[in-house]
Amino acid sequence: MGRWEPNARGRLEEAAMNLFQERGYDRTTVEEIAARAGLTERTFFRYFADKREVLFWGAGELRKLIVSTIVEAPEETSPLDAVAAALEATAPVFKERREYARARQALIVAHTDLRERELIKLAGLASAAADALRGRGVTEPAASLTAEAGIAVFKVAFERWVGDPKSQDLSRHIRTTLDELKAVTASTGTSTANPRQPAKRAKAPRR
Amino acid sequence: MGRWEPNARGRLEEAAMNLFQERGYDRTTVEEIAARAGLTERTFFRYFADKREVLFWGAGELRKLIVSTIVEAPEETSPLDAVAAALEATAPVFKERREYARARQALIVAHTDLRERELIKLAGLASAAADALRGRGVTEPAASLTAEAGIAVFKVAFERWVGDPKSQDLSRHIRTTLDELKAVTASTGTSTANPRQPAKRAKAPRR
DNA sequence: TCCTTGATGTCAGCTACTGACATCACCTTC
DNA sequence: GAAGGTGATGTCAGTAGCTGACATCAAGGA
Repeated sequence: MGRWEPNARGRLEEAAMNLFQERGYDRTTVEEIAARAGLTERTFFRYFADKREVLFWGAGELRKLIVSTIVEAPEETSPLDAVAAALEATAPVFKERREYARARQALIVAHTDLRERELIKLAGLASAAADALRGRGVTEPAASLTAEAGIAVFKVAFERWVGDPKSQDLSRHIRTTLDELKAVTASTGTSTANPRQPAKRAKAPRR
Repeated sequence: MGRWEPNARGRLEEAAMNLFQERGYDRTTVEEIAARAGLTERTFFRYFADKREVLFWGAGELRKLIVSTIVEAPEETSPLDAVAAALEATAPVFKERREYARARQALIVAHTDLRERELIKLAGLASAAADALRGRGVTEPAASLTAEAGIAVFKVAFERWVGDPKSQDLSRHIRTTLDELKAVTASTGTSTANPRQPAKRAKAPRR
């Protein structure tokens, strides 16, 4: 556990996850995390901007993946389909670490602090996706709206994937959730006109 | 400035806003806010759970308004229309305090901390709206999706309202943004099938 | 007048986070 | 292979957000 052991970041990340699960997120101090990784508190903060960030480090990679998928989508692909493809492209990342993702999600839903951080990361993904769409010539506000709608789909789909005992693929959840969104937004007339029809209840695919 | 002046909460809120604008959010300490309101730091934390919360206190009222609007919507109203109506119902709240809303928004966009808090408040509104929809018999995942989509619309519409030099009504922005969302989600086939048509670019209403 | 109650103050303390500076392992260069 | 440079780490002191425990004070009722 000498001063120059390799992979300090990884050690910190692992120590943090272990401690969070053993004693809970807020009963774990940064000093303890660092100690378990054989480092000092000060060094922890050189790798992670704050205590929460140790759980959200991966977002940068997701962002790149999403942006590149949108950028490289065939020109004829509609904005919403491009975003959907980008979200689906992230599925393998989670599939490989399903148990980690599940444990992490359990921590997040239990702690408001962490939920805040997750939401701003998702918002960051939405904004990156909107940028990429604008790069394809999509104008505002369609770009932002499409990106935000995509993220809304992702949120719901991800929750269902995490809780899905059958472990269906995340991209399947994304596709069905997107279809649900389309159904929900298509079920009435223009909002500026009076709705002409009684609510058509969306058929929920079994949960 | 005696110990028992009335409206401690209001004084704290006002002192905070003033100081944030004078010297910036993070160069203002809670102690300073309390001092300007003629109180102590400890008392500040009895009214607000944390420093950020002083800017988000109103969310509880918004939540009630949104929920009651959804609950009281005519039975035939579609879920999305009910949510849209609920969002529009909040417009007067902001209209009365347009300048305050603008100043507050400027602070929020400039500080990541505050953006995080705003996002979790919006997520809270979405979840309350989803509850209300379920109370109307809407099943999952349609309820969550409709609520999330509504919040996405609100985010975009609110940004545009804040930046709109013509000061059009917020509810107008909400309606047009909702129409944009419908256009965006309607422009392609089902995501489970291959998109049959080249992207139909959404017509962006002049910005 | 006394007593209860609720709002406020005081104080001590923890923890997240930061700036400044020292130290150490390793690598290059002569 | 000694000297010096470089980047990662440690040390230390300090600030600010936030909390628990307890004291104090104003107001209203018995």
